[in-house]
This record gives sequence, C-alpha cells and structure tokens, in this order.
Amino acid sequence: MTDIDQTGNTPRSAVPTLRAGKSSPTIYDIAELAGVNPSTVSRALSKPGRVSAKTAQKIMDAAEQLNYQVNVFARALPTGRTQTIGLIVSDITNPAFFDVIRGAESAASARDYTLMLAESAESADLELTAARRMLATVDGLILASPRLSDEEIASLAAKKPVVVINRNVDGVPSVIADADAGVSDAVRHLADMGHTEISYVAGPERSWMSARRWESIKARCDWHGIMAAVVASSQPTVDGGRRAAATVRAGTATAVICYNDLMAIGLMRELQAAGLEIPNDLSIMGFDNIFGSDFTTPPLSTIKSPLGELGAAALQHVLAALDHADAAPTLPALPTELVLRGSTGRVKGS
Amino acid sequence: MTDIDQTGNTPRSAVPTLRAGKSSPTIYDIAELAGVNPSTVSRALSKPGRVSAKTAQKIMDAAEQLNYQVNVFARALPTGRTQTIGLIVSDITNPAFFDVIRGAESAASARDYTLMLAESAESADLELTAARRMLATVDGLILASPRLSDEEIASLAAKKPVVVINRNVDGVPSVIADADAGVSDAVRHLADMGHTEISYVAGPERSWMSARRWESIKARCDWHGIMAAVVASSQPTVDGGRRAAATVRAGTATAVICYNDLMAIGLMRELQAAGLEIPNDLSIMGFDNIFGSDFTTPPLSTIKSPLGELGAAALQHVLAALDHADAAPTLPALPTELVLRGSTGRVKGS
DNA sequence: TTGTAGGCGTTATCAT
DNA sequence: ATGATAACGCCTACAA
Repeated sequence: MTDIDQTGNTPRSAVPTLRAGKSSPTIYDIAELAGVNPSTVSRALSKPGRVSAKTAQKIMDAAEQLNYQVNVFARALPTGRTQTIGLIVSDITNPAFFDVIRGAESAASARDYTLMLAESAESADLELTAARRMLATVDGLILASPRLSDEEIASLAAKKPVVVINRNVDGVPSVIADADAGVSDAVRHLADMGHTEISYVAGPERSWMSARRWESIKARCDWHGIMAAVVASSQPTVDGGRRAAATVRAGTATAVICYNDLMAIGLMRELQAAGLEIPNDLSIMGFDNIFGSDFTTPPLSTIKSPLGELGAAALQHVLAALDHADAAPTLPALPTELVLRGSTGRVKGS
Repeated sequence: MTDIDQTGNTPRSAVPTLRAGKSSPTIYDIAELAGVNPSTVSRALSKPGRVSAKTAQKIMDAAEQLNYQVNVFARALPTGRTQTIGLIVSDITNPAFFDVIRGAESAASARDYTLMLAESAESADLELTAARRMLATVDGLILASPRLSDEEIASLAAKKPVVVINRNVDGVPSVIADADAGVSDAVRHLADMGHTEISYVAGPERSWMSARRWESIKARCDWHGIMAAVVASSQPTVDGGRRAAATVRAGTATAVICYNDLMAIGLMRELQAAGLEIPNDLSIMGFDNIFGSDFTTPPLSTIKSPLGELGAAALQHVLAALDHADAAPTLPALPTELVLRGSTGRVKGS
C-alpha cells in the first residue's frame, strides 16, 4: 500500500537507505529509518508536542541523517499554506520602496516566512495580473501604494489576507504614514520663512496618498493663512517633476511641495537648468526622504516617511490576520517627520 | 473512485455546479461540466494539440465559466515545476540592482514566469539561507553579485539551473559586464586630461567583479604608462566610500576610480565636506551609472554597466537551461560604456 | 483522441 | 501516543 520500493535491503552508498531512483528523502524514508509510521513523522515535524519526546528525538535524528527537507508543495496541497507573503510595489525604481521592502523582508524572515516581490511598473493592469498570480501561491499579500481600484483590492482581500500600505480601502486593513505630523512642521517652517503662497505638485490622480497629502497641506496652510494651490502632474517620477517645471514657473508661489522626492528632484534640476536658484528664487520640498535626496545641490528638504516601519507593520499585520482570523482592525498611523536641508529657505527679499 | 460529491443535482447559485464546500474549481469540475474525463482536461490545459479542437474548446469554455485557476502546488507535486525563477541580490538598497531586477522581471513575464526576489543584505550567511529556501520552490536561480563561495554556488547549481551575474564560477554559467570596454575609454580620457597616477578604491574582498575591474584598470594604465594603485575599503556603499576618503587624501593620485557609484558618491561628498574641489583637486569616477549618480554636484562620471540586459540575459539563460538540458555554454559579455559627466577633469595646473 | 488508474509527499481523520 | 488510510489537485503511463 505504501509506495516504498522493496530495495531497502541493499544500500549501496554511504547515504542511509533511500528509495531507488528518487532524489529527495521523504517522511517515508525517515519513518523507515526511525522505525515508526510516516504519519508520526509528519506529526513530529509539524506539530511539536504531539509526539513522545523519545520518538521525536529518533525522528529528528533520522531526518538529520537523511538531510531531509520538507516538500513545500506537498505540504501546501492539503494545507494551502506556503509560508510566503507577497509584496507588490508600484515601481521598484522608486527608492522609497527600498525600505518598505527591507522592513517587510526582515519582519518576514523573523517569522520564518519568505517574501515574494513583484512590481507593477505603475500600471494598474500589470498590478492586477501580478496580484492574481501571487495570490495563488502566497498566504497573504501586501500592496504598497497600489494603483488598483478599491473594488479590485477588495476582491483580492476577499480571498486571502491583504494589507495595503499608504492607502485607505474600505474594509481592507491598511498601514499609513501620517502626513499631518510632518506637514504641520513643514508648513510652519515655510511660514516662518516668510512664504505666503505655496503650491503642491500632485502625484498620480489615482493616488490616495497624494490626495491625502494635499488635504493635509491645505488644512495647515489655511491655518497659517497661506494660499495653497495644487498643480497637476503626469508621473510621480523624476521626469514627472521635470515636466511640472513650466507650470510651476508660470505660477506665483514662492515655495512648492512635491508629492514625493523623485518629483522634487526632477523639478529642482529642471528649474536650475533654466537658471533659477534654489532656494533663493524658490523653495522646494519633497516627501519620503529617499536615497539620493541628499545628493542634490542643495540637498533636498523633505517630509520623511517611516518606510521601513510601514513595511514591517504591514507584514506583521498579515501574519496576525493569518493567526487569528479576527484581525486587529485598527493599525496605528506611523508619523512622518520634517527633515530640513538646503532646498527650502527664506522668501526672496524678506 | 473520483472524489466528486453527489450533491451535483441541486445547484443553488448562478455559479455552475461546484462540489459542496469547496471553494476553488478543479479539473474535475471542468470535466463534469464539459462532459469529459479529468485527464482530458489536464491535457487540454497543459499540452495544447494533444486533444481534439472541439473538446479543447468545450473545456476552455467550461474553465472560463467556472473561473478556473490551476492549483500550482498540485501541479508542482508531480512535475516539480513552478514557473518561478528566483533572483537574489546582495543589497536591495543598491540602485544598481534596480535595472537588473527589472530586466529579469520583464524577461520572466514575457515567458509567463514569475520572479521571486530576495536579498542578502551583503551577508554570505543570509544569502545561503535565502538561496536554499528559494531553491526548494523555484525552477531556477539567478545570483547577482553573490557573496557566496564558489563551492557553495556550485553546490546550489548541482540541484537546479543557476546563473550568476557579474562573477565567474567554474562550471556555472554566468553573464558578466565586460569592464574592458568602458575602462579602456575611461583611462584614455583620464590620460588625455593629464593624469599620470590614479588609484582604485576596491570593493569587497570577496567580490570577483572588483578584482576584475581592477585588473582591467591596471592593464589599461600600464598601457598608457599611468601609475595605478589599489586602496582597500570596507563596504561597497556610500558610507564605505566616505571611509575611504582619508586614505585617498593621503595618497598622491590625481584621479580615483571607485568600485561602484555608491562609493564614488560617498567619497566625493566626504572629500567635498573636507574642502576639496571636485574635479579640480581630484577627479572621481564610478562604475554602473546608477540612479542618482547624476544628482550630485558635480554629476558623476562613470562607467555604465548594462544592468537591465544582464538581468534579462541571466533569466533567459536559466529558461534555456530548463528547456534544453544542454545549456548554451558561452554567454556574450555585455559591454560597459563610459559616461562622462562633471566629476572628472583636467589635472590641476596642467 | 480519450478514458483508467496510480502516484507525487504531506496532512488530517479516524481508530487503536 | 501511534498507526492506518483517505484526501489534496494534478499529471502521466497505459490501455482502449
């Protein structure tokens, strides 16, 4: 009935008895070597404590000896579990995701999970494809700044635990960076420097976070009696920032906050190329504090996001949802923080 | 004999008959709906052409209707294949890997494979762990600038197709960036600018590529009658570059080439902070042409690596090895290319 | 071309 | 505490 070959009596190498032809040892091999039933081996390996200490030891030894490794597919078949969490970022080229990835990855490793990464290159279609494909092999999914629609996200979340980073989707748990904290300091700083009119270079239209940041800025500016306007943009990239330069120059604002550092850098460089002096002619500020944001001249002032923490928190939440179906509903918003460098300064002639 | 429940007569929803309790449709459901045998469904789905066009159509329709999705675990169990390729990078924080990742990912997508990404944070131990874990679930593996020993890599390669990027390991296929092409132009440029003594800030000791780059530089310098020396370093990071500043200042070289852009940037910034003028007091050049290397002031001159192509080529080679066991042995070396920007210039007083 | 039957390695449900 | 046995969903000789 079992599928163990009857060749066991003539081991030919130093390796303990192994079924003919097969390469990897299975729990059957262990069972044979330890003189117990395969199901006992399974128990010993997966649920410690459900087997007597003595036989457990025998089994462990045998496993060790055979250099046994579980077959994750065979395990996944009955259980559906793979010890793997997926993470989809909208643009792997954006350094902001570095720390998110790192945070998630180390949180995963700490719990013996593997992180599976995919990117969607800022395309909602690709993102959906990647998400679907991942959902099939993964225990849970993290969507970082997704470009998907709320409905699409909800439908994914209906199948397996999903948590969203930096976006709010009804019924789906999310971890978000609290813009208010940093924005508050940022706008106060700008006010102190004499600015009375600022503009916000927005991110992608579908970006929840961009809207959120604008709200926060607008509210703060109102409070300080500063005029604030938003200028639309194309892509949340260096190039997108460059392209916003013309519009920004056309306006009368003396300070501009960009949706993210990438755009801020692009904007700054384009403006400088056109002869403007930063921050003398214009103050520029970004969001995130990405790698390279201090490479520029002047170095970029920015509102720093707790990227690594976001990634780690997201992963932990997925794991929590996996453990207790009753997921802790509310996640704490992680605070942003103003990082003052050289790209913001006193308004000209004040 | 089949495990189809006998409840099929009372479908209760709009969804076509589905076995009670079960969530995902299987080939059995499709078989029932299409009025054929499950094995026929399996064939129709996995090997087109082995089934009559008519029944194939019926099966496809049924699959569509049921919104069928293969269970990758069930498929992987008999076949061992997962349609997944692993990629391990030594440091996800290094923008040089961006394009490698992108290149590999798009090459994978093009062939309907999924890319699984892991990083080792510059640790050989973590890298080995990640590699082992991945090898269990992946059809093939790509190691980008691995920190592993040759033996470790060879042992991994013994189990599944492995290709290495930017490193040469005996018996393991690799794709490498040909330093010579760019170095040749770079050294000539430096010679033209009057430099007669340059130094090379090396990368990690275990780095094959660092040694390779140094060889290439040394050879080229000899040719031009330029003195060349290597200065050891700690980490191939911005910080590592910073720490090399003292040694560099102590020397007499008028130009320095760093193992990579990260180090070049760190070195440059540290030197500038100490009052040096780049390139007037010292010319600096990096390798790779990473994101942000043009953000600095002056923008960094560098020897650009074909990162995306490396990633894509590596992936294609893994796939090729999977297809025909007789892997094409020799991979073309992809050429590097000099990118001249502002950090290199005429030697002082010449 | 299509159906039959057994196996892939584990877990889970029974008994014992 | 341990053993027997049936899933899990798919693939693949082999037979028809």
